[in-house]
Amino acid sequence: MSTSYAFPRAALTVDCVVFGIDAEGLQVLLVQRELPPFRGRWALPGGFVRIDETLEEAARRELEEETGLEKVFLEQLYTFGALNRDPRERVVTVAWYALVKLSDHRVRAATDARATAWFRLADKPELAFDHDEIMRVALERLKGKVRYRPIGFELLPPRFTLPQLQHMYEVILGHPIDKRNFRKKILSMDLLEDSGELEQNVAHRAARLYRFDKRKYLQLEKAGFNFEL
Amino acid sequence: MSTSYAFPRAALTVDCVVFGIDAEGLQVLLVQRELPPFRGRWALPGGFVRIDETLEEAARRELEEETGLEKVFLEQLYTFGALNRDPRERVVTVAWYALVKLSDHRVRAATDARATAWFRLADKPELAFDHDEIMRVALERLKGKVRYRPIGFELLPPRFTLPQLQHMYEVILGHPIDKRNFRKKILSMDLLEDSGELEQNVAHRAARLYRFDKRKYLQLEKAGFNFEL
DNA sequence: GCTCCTGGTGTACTTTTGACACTAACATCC
DNA sequence: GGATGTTAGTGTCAAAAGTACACCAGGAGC
Repeated sequence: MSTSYAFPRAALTVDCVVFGIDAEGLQVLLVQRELPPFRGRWALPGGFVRIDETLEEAARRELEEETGLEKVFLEQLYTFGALNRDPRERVVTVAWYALVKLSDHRVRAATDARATAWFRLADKPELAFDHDEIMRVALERLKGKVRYRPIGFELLPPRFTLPQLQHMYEVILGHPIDKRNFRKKILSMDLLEDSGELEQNVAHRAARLYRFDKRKYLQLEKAGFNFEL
Repeated sequence: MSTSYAFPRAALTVDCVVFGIDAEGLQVLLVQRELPPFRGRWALPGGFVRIDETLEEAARRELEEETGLEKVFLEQLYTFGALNRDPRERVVTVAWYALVKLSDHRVRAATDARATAWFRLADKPELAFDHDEIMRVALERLKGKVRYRPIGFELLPPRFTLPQLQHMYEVILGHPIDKRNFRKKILSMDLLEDSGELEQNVAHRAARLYRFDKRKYLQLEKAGFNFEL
């Protein structure tokens, strides 16, 4: 089966930059390529957009197929269309970035025999295609967006402590934050709900566990509230 | 001549939301479609991406061909890929937004017999395809971006007065701004250069003409300066 | 029960924001 | 040429937000 067109057409793909966070800092999920070009090199999870699925559907499908991730936070990043970004032919890719709770998706067994792994940003190998460039743009976007939209919660488990939350901001923004000022600010936004419970199994004073109150967030957002940190 | 592929491929297009500003407010440049579908309806300037041009090249080429605009400020907006956004076949479009100095491009004669016209946002007719949606997203982006990046200067002539500048912000942001606070803030950013000259031919006190100092802007941007208004 | 470690709290100072009203300059009309 | 109309241009004060900073609390492990 094949299809022909009056003019040659670029192939259309999606690629996803998947961020996670843990005590070591930001991590990114990569897959190892099984086929040329760049066979054996690490790359962003992604693949061809089918004719009967939307771009977001394609991104979610590829994420699920290649990494097992489902129902993650996903936003469109940018579309990359340099002429020679793929050595085989003209390929335009719509890039997305995803934020996942690392706790949930720790080290997934590679069910389809595809190697997938989390890399600390500093340890990340050189990627296939222009994926290093895509990652750079994704990181920049994440840094920019986290400051004025509470999307960082997508990286944390459903219940988290204020020190964890602060640590996340410090890791993403790349600078330390004053503990007292941070708590004052974040609590004053009224987005956090105290679960009434404490951290378990820590060798020091246990921290309170909070939940992100998405309902309140949506209300406040509608009212034009400013979430700048 | 035709080309065939193992799998059907989406067609790839670019579309541009071109903003201009004058005393009446924000305007958008539209072209009238000559062919079905949506024959006779107004639409965003745009067209197919050729196999040997980048996405930005395609956007600039289409802008030039359809509206005569060259060398405008142009940034990628978002990529739209809903399944039925074009009734003929699957078409994915990479949307861009452009800011132009209306003074330079007032009412261009339609050289290629294509009707092009500026519309005030309020008077805009219902557009072809999903172009109303694209415009909505573009306007939102413009509102967001103008607050923390000095891109609004792209809408003004090379030399402009502070009242003109303030008017531009008021029109885009949709609310009035205090004159004294606005001047204090914008002058303190040190982005404006006093040309030493005054407005001409006005029936009242003439305002000083300023220039946007792009060199200084690039320096400050590199230094991580915050341009929030 | 002492030590180690991290969680949790308040205040004083500085900077930024926001509200607000009058004079200056020029053109036009009488 | 003087009065009128219209927009440009200017400073201060009060409130709010941001920033710097140091100690006690609670639990685990020895």
